[in-house]
Amino acid sequence: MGHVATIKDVAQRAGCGVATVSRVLNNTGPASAKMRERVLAAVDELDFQFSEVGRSLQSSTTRTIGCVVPSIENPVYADAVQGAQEVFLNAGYQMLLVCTNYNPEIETHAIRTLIAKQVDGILLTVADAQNSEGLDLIRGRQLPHSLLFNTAPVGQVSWSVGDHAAAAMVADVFAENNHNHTCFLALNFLNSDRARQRYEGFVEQCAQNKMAPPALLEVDDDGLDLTAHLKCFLKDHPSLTGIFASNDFLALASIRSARELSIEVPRDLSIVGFDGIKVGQLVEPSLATIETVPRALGAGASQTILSMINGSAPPEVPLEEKRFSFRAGGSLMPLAAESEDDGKVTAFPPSNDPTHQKAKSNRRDQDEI
Amino acid sequence: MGHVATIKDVAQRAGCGVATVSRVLNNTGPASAKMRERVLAAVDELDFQFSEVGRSLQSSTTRTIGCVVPSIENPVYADAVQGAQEVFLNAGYQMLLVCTNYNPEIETHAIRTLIAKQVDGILLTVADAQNSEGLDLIRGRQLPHSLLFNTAPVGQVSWSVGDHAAAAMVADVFAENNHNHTCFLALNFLNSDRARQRYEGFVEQCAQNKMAPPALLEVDDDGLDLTAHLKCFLKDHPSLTGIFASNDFLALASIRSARELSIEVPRDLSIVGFDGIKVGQLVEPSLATIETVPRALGAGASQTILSMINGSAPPEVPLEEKRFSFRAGGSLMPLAAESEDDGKVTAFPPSNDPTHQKAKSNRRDQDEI
DNA sequence: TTAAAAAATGGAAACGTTTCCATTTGGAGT
DNA sequence: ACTCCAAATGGAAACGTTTCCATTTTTTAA
Repeated sequence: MGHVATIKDVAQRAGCGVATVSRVLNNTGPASAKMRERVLAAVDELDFQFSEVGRSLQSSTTRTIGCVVPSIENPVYADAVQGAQEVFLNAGYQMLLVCTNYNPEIETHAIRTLIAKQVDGILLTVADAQNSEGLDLIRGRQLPHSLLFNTAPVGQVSWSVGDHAAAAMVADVFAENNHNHTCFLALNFLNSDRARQRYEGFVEQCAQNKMAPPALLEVDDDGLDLTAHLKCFLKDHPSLTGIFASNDFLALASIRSARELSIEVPRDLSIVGFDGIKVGQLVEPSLATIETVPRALGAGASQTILSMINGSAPPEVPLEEKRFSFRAGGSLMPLAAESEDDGKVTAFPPSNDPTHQKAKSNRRDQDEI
Repeated sequence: MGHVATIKDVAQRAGCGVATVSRVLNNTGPASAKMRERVLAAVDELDFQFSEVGRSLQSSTTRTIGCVVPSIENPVYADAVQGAQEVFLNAGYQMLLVCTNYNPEIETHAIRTLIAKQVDGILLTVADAQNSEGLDLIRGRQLPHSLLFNTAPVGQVSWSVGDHAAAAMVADVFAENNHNHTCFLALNFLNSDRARQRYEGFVEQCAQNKMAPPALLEVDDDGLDLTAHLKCFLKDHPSLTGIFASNDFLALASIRSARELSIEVPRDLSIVGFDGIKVGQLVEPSLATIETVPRALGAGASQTILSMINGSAPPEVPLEEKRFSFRAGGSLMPLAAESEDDGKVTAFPPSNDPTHQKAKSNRRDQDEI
């Protein structure tokens, strides 16, 4: 039962040498019609299939790519991974997936194992691209690889969102809407260089726009008990009118918490998210957010790797304006320019037909979804 | 540059045979302290790491598991895959992931390749468990495997939600809340035996409860232009008071579309989803739904596979009541028993403190999230 | 018919491990 | 110093492929 047929079994059955079997099955080299037929028959009878392990040993290629991301519970990564997987599959590669849960030790260990398994390339989002043991290992072996979502170290490409610029765009949006007192809401600030980039970009652009320096509200656990945090925070910062959440889930959780505290969004508090997850458009109020293209980034990074493998020209990382855009939504409304920091209403965007809006422009296009 | 050190290089450098290197590095068999040191030094100098390909060939085990699911854009699958991946990683296995996009050809081809790569086991959600070429291949090779989310064929285990019973529970919930005229809203009905199971369970239990036979609203594309569909459908079925959506995204999209049509949820229309995705609790009205435990299912199925590999006792699939439960939410409200099918209000559940409610019971427990 | 050329075929090495088994080494006991 | 035994070590086979090269068979041309 346990025995699966090898090329030797096929050769024996067909009454020929293994070399012939290999040639016939791979269509490499000549073979008589008669022999061809016998081999094919033997294959059929024995239900033979090549062992990729044997092949890999001989060819030193595995047609396997490693993919290391923090988590696929986050739809941003899930979409990127799926995009990558599709590109790889179309090119005849399968993908080993490892989720690190933002744990650098798991990250390093996983990369080590991937190298040992002789993957042909690695697609990865590391905790800290400036200082990653795993990344060093990969570089040491000169293994084809591409970063994804990380801020690229010098001389490296990375298919990233452009967190710094995107966050700056949020600062601009707040400025245009007369929000001066804002805060940055983050989860897992320490484990993610993405969140830090966003924070920096936001802070810098707020300064540029002569807004008040944004406060930092950092929550630790993934539970959704934001309400207590928010209550406390709002007491300490009574002038706050806008929250920039470092991802859409946090933004939605904020809206919910605000509702529990009888704070009306956007009338009393405007909220902007990050990522542009699908549900953001389904909820009421719809979520103003930075829309990103995780799937395209995953696919692009994969193509970069494939091109490294087969020596073709690598695709260019698209310009930032192709990688993110501001998506207007009902969770953000302008504050009256003259009123300093109260919640007086100037215009009330009908929040059930969400609109797209370019930053630095107040034009609103109807955009049915 | 290109050359990576093999065990032979290490042996040469350490001035010993390859067998000795193997023994030292694997801690199998004796070795003198002196030799040990020399080998370790050589390993260090050459930056040696075993090739898993060579190892696999010799040991006929790859410490790799295949995982085949329709898509990880769906958070249900994403969570399950992540749960599985964690279990495998802890056991020293890595996971080859393939997303089939509900395409049986990709499914079959992927499974064939996984078998060729000699994975030690396969975790999979197939399009149709009764008739799957890939599944047959796996069975033919007697490869350790487990189904996930599929309805189990006879004599097979599957870590599934219990779609039939869960859908029946929704019918009960509608019945308890005096909704007689309901419909089942599905996407991709043809490609998923899960959706069909849910439909059947719902229809049967509606009959059991002497409710009107539920209408079927099937939408084709993934775009969220449910509004037109819904408008049309409601015109055809004016007595409709409840929608059972076959997943939470559809449910949320329905709520949005209803809002656009100036139909108030839940006053004019009650909506129940399926899956229990996280955001369902963040939105207003919160989503009444079947809560499932995809992560636990993925982990359980993985353990089943691991136990097949190492011959230990496999975990039992939990009872259905552990695999799903009804989660009450603001999108569902009771209809007055006496009124036939108008939207008269009897009780208005405060929808911003969502409550859990067991089916067949009206007890509501406070349950802060 | 024969020689030469072309086509078909098989043996064996190589890929990087582990492991069996035989051999060598070292040390203890006499 | 010698024997004996255990410990240490290395050679070689095996795992399943591909591919080089030599050999055999067939075809073609003279």
